[in-house]
Amino acid sequence: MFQPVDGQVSFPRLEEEVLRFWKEQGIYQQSLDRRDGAPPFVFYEGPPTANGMPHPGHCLTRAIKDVFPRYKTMRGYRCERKAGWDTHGLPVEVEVCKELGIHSKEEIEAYGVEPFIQKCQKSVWRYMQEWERLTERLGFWVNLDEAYVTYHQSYVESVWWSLKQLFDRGLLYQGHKIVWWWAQGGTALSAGEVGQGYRQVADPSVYVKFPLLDDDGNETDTSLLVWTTTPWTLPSNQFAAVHPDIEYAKVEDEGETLLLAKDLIEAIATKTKKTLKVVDTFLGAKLVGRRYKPPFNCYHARNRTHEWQVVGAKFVTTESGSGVVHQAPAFGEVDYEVLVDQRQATGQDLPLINCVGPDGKFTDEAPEFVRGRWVKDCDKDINRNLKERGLLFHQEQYLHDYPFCWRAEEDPLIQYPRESWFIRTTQFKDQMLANNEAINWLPGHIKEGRFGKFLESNVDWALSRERYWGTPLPIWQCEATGQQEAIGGYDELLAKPGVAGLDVWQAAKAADPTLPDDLCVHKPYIDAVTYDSPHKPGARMRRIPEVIDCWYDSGAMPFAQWGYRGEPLGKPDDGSTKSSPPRQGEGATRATAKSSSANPSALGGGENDAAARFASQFPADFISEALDQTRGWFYSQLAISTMLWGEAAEANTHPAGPKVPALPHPFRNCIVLGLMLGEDGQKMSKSKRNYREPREIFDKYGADALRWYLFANQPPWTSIRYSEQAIKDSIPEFLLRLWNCYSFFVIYANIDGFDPAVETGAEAGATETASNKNPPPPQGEGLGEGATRVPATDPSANPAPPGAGEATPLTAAQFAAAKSYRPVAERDELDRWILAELNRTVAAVTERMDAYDNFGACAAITEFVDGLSNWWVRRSRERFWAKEKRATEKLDAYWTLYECLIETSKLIAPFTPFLAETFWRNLASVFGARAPQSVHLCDYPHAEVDLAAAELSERMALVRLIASLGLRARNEASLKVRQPLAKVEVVLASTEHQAWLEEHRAVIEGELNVKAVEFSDEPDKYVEHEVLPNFKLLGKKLGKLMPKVKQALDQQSGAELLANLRDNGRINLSVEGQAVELLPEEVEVRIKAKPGWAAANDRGVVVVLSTELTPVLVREGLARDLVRAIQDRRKEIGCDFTDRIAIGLVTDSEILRKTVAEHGTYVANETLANEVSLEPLPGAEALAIQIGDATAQLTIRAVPISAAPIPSVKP
RNA sequence: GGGUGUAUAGCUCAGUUGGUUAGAGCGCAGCCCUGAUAAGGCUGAGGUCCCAAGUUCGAGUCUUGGUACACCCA
Repeated sequence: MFQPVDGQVSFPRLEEEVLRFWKEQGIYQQSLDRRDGAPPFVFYEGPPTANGMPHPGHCLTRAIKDVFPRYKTMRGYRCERKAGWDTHGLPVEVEVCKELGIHSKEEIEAYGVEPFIQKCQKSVWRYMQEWERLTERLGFWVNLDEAYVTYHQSYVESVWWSLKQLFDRGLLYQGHKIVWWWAQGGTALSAGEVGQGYRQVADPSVYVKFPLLDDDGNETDTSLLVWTTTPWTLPSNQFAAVHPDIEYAKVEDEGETLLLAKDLIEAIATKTKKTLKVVDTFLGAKLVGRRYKPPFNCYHARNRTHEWQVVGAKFVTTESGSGVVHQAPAFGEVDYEVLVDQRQATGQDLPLINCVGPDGKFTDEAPEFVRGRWVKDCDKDINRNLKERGLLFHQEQYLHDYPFCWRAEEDPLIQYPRESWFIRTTQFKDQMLANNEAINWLPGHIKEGRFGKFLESNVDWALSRERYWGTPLPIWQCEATGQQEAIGGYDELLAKPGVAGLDVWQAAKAADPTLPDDLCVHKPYIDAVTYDSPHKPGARMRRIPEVIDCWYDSGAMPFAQWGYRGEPLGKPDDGSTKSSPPRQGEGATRATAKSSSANPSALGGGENDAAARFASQFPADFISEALDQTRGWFYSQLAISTMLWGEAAEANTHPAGPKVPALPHPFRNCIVLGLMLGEDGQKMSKSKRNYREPREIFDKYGADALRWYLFANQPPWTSIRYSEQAIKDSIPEFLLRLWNCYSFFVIYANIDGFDPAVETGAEAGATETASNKNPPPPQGEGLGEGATRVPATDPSANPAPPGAGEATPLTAAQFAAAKSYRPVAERDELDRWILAELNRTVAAVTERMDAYDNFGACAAITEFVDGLSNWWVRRSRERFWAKEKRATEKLDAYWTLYECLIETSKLIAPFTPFLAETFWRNLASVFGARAPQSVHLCDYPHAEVDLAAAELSERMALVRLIASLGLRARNEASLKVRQPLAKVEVVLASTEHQAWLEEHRAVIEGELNVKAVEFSDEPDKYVEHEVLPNFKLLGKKLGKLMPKVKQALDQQSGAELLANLRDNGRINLSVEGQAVELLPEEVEVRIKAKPGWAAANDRGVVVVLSTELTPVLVREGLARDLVRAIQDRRKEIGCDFTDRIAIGLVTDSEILRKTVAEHGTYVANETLANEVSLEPLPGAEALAIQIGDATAQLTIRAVPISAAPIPSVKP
């Protein structure tokens, strides 16, 4: 007996039950355990930050991250899913600042770095519960308990180790970086923050004269006309840029000679109301190298020959300005590039000219009249000064977008150079490109497109951040000599001679024992640690103050998640091979709820574990994040991995360390998700309320509805607009349709007592020695290097015999033990068809999923469920209603449907894991402990290749087409389906399947409610033929003649052409005097119903109805109308499916009385009536009904079971 | 300013190596079916496949140039 199915299904409620079941039974862990020793399928979790609320976009990411690991697990792989959290970075600091009501770095320092850091550490978990709840509720199976956390000590140390590799190989260096600088707050802003603060402002736009110098350094009477919108940068001028390929002109104006881009003369002349007379034109290249006198002389010295000259630059345009651009490399990234280029070109270490301090005020190097003043306030004075000296040619207002600090709206940002640490990634450009080449990107255009282009324009990675809450850059510097070294771990630091400063941390810990030990490797504690300099006696080594870009943290996760630090790969179980002293803080109780990522219990402790786990989980087979991670996590991972283990890297790992496999690494397949937009097509935003909280979606529609919407509605990489309606729609479109099939089965199986366990002689509880360990069925593709390979065995090919004590995934082979289970070949065509469809679907789904195409897989499943629900169940209902419980056809139907549902629940398990589990738990429960307790502990269905199936599929599609056409014809002729018709005639353009169709006409007869289906032997009576060219074949053969041939075919009658084809085996045409011969395969014959018949046609099929109604047919129709009316009434009075009734029908209509007399038994059978009387039933409420043209009074009463079971008719 | 993508029915989206009747779901209108049905079937209305040029016998599909939108970078 199956658990009865509730008529009113609530998916959210069922899902909550399933969640409880998973948790209580540890199903996720079991699903891993049963793949012990199986080849790994490696998944990396891109760490989200938990200090923001999750929204539906995150559901997409997490759903995609779930479906493939689930699928691969069912396919026989072991897929560990270690969760991770990204915890460092500016957003965390900002959150804390908000909480404290402070802004600037000064204020943070005043508040105290130590308490600030402690607050950051706590703040990281602010929305943790929401994230965990979302993760769990969505059904994302991931190991949250052992999540890696980027601020944990083991993680930080692993990052340090990697940085030390880079440092020791000379790949870390210090340089300048031009940043958007908030001078008042003393900090650089990230791109995201800058983007938030753009406002339209009017700034001065000035045209300044730079007099050219002659070879002796004397001023000439010709000046460059230079344009800038930031006059305050003029004192720091270093170059003037022109485009070498643009045409420039020498113009005269009131005795002055100016140089500017030719295309801009007119615009400037109009603006200034001057007449500029062109005296010469030439390419910009001619100007390159000319020296000029800068507008201020604060740096100008005669012996400097490399500054204050014209340089060529491709970024110069003639869209605005003068075509000659002022260059102050300190205050513009592009300008800075010019300086770098000049340094390279001259081989000189040209200084960076900068007379502005980090506070945004002019320094003493600046002209006296601006010293000590905020630069933006000086624009006017500078202009006035230039004017006084006759250097200002023109001045105007310029409207443009300019960034302001998003925290202090009145503060404009300035571009400013900062000392910064860089990683020499440019040196690895080719290797990164080679690595990229080997990655399977989905969609494919990412490889050559966004990601490839990004790699090609690679610049060195600006690694350092002048902030507080981040992984400290592990570089210590000699206070005397400035010499530096990198430290690869806390223990390494502690082992340094004369180490001191540990007391700061110890004091903090003593004061607050709940402080997580992980903080000891963070600021300010780590900054306090110093040691003896090896470079100068008595000097100390002190850490440099910077922390690192948190993208480096996340990019290091392939090894840092295991705390890997290049240890040798020892024997997994031998804890004695520890080669280094135990790490500080290892094994200490963590103060946070989350344990440190170093998990001693997992593999027995010891340094080998990290190496072993890294080795077995590198590289990833699969990762996925949204498009915005291209330059984020996708790049940081690829860059770090390439630098550490790229082909040519002198990998500084231990010689006995894990061998890193060939490219690509660290990931092989990557689905790049589109961004999810809000309901209004805008970015999702809390304030706009253009989306719903995930929690509400789960409560209202359920996680499966959301998941199915995400998987089945579009390829994952298209940007999708959040649509609540579409989520809602996935319920009736898919979940409910499938649910109805399931519910149908359960209702009738319970009525008839069909129990597959009893049938196979394996009742529930017969054996209790079940173990869920199954040998894995690897297919051998995509295995990680160094993975333990196990012999390829497929459990479904070798099922354990029923009753053998081993739990078997329920498969056809197992069902075959039942006496009532007939070989598929002996069953009805309909059953063979749906099982063939099932098989075909399994093949399609596995093929698609192996290609990481969830969308295609879902399409195949949808089609199957449609066939099952709207064709198989529909056409099989009569078999379920048969009175004989053990009828062969009925048992066939049960077995067929049961098998379909069991396999479907396995098939959908990765996609809609809750629904699948609900089905499974009820359908498989009759086997008790002999079946896996969860569908997620099953192997994925395995497709059998069957050539006959394709043909059957094609034929059944034809049957469905004929039925559909018949219904269309009925509709047009206003002949409702309940009215039986004598016959339909079917005309087929191709007789290929006709014989088969004739054998299986019963399905059509049933569906169309006709007495006979005939395949017309005189098609000309009903149809006309049309002969069309096969363009694909003929296009090549005929070329330009093609349209003429089509015309010729159009003009001739189809019948003639067909006769031609029949008699000669070909069609002969004459086109433009040329003889053209068309072979049968080169034409397509289409048929169309002739007018005047109740007929419909499509795709080579015409169905013609016989519309003649005899009194016999009419009465039969009335009987069906009567049944319908009675069934409705049964429902109304609340009869159960199996309740028997008595019927009284009172009517004056002769024809209706005759109908009851003739068809009373039929009516009684259909409606489970013991009697159909023409007298009113006493005590039953009468209902007036209309049957055809007749009216009647219907009375119905439920009768007790004990009443005579044999239906009788009393006229 | 540069790069990458997207543009197909009222809405959300498919559309294979170029092949001549461009599809699905939802929504709308009508009819039908129904003791698994919150379903389903049939029909109808609804299309400048963003625009223009080109290649081709043939273009939603390929090429070029535009336009609009999104994202990334500047």
